[in-house]
Amino acid sequence: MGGNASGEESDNIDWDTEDELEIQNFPLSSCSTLTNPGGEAIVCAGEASFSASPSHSKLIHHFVGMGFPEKLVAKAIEENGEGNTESILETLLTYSALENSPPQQKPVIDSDHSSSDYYENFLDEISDSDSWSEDEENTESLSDKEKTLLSLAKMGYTVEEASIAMDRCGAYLIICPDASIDEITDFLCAAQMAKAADYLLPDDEPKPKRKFFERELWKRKKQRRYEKRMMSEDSETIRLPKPMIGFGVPMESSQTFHRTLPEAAMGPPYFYYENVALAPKGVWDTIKRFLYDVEPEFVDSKYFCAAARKRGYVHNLPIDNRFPLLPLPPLTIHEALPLTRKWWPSWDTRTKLNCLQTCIGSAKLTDRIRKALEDWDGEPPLRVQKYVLDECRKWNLVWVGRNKLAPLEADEVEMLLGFPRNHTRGGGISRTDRYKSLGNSFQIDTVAYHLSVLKDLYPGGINLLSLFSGIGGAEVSLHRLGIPLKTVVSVEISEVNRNIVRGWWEQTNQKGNLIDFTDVQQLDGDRIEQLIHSVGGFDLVIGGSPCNNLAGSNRHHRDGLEGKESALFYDYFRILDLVKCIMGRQQ
DNA sequence: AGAAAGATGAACGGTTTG
DNA sequence: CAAACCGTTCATCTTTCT
Repeated sequence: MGGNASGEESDNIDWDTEDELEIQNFPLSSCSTLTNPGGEAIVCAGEASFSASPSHSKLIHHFVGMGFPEKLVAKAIEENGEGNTESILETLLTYSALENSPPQQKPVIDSDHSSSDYYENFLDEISDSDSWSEDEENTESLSDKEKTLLSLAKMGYTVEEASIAMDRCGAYLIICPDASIDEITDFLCAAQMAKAADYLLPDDEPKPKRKFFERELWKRKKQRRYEKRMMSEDSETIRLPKPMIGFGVPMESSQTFHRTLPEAAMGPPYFYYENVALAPKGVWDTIKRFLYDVEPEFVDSKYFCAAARKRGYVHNLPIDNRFPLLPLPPLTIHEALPLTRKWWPSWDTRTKLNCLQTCIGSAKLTDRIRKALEDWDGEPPLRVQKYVLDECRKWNLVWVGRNKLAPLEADEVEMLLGFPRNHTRGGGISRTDRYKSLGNSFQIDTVAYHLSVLKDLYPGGINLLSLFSGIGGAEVSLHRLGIPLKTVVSVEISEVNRNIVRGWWEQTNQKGNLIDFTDVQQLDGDRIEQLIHSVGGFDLVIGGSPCNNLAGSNRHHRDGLEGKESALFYDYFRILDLVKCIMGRQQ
């Protein structure tokens, strides 16, 4: 905000006014319709907590979130009416200019997020370099620089990266503390690229580096202008295809698909991102926008195995000449679990299981159902059938005896997802953790089908950067495809999951090198650069970031992409973008 | 034995889509 | 309106540590 008054800075970098406005308007336009929470979320991370408010107060919160005092916002809305957000913004900007003070940014982290790891880590880190009281209410007194750092840290940039870029950004960020997180991320990437260029260029030539840096920044701004234009022309949100077969599945449809990738999306490296298809509105639009405007491929794994799994995949892989893993897994419940056939009543017409989740049905529930069924000798009345079937679908119950239902065993889940038997067994993992790890994983046959095109491209094997690896779905998929794994850099926060992958790595006699990290925050620019240099570049950057705050089963914190866990998507983007930037310069 | 940490069981709606 | 959904929280039981 207040960018119009910052002419003094234009001697360094040509911030043209058009871009200033478009960046301000971008989240605004999506917010004014109140249909795209993803857009506004980039600017104010705490927005989700206001989602229940009526539209008027939501509008107020939106502008307060942008940094304007609440009184001024109320006044501006009164003057302009609720409908015209653009003129409200203009009025607010006029107020700010008159007062000759930059708007106060709302603290990015609200009380709901005060316990998040980011928050605590970040506060730890800035307290090293600056005076900091432990009183949380003092967030209000953070300097603009600290607030911007906080925003960037929330997005997954390390404090070091953000701080370096901000130092280079200089006064611009002080004048515009909150208006343009987008712009700052552009700046960060340009800075990272310039840093990568530093790496290649001799040190005694400072001028070309600066030119390079400015050119990168300009390219980024141009891309965003393009994105803006596309959004305003075609503002309809992403729809899920029906049938959900993406760019094709093995058996179904002999139809051939074609697509042309945006320039910015093309590899190397290839990338592959996964998350739940049924996310809150706007989430996939945001993901698509960050991942170089690549159209997500929505696929239901029920076309690959006996269980449904509706997922979206954003990737820049070729889509011709895919092939499935062999042998083809059982496609129906009866084939997958033959022992249930004997007890399966004719009125239970399910042929596919629903999505395999992290929790299983309780014994109390199956017992209640059994008692309800025992009242009837032959077929129960429709009412009872409906009750039983609803519970069966909700909890993925299968018939294991007369009137007797049970949740799937962990090894059955393993099989359905395409993992080797006992993949998650042993190593001291508890039964509940096993279900949890499996429920959070890829479906191997589905992912392998998409990755199969890599086999011809990399006969000698690939270097893999695997983020949020979990129990190693990506690694197992590639291995089962017969694609050798040269070096795998894997990031996974759960110790039991890391142990599972390490165990599998040894069991399968991998020839390559497995390097694991605990936290994506460890992968900052320097570390990535060092890894790329020592490994010789990554061929594939793969990852499914946490879905906790996106998934429909979450009754408490379905906060969208800004939720505590799901915000790690921004780390996927950050790291992918770093890899692209660094590798792009080495070619 | 008692505390502390870990594992299990059970109950808990709402959003989105067609 | 139906149908589906990579989940969280709390109480209680179990195991491990001191």
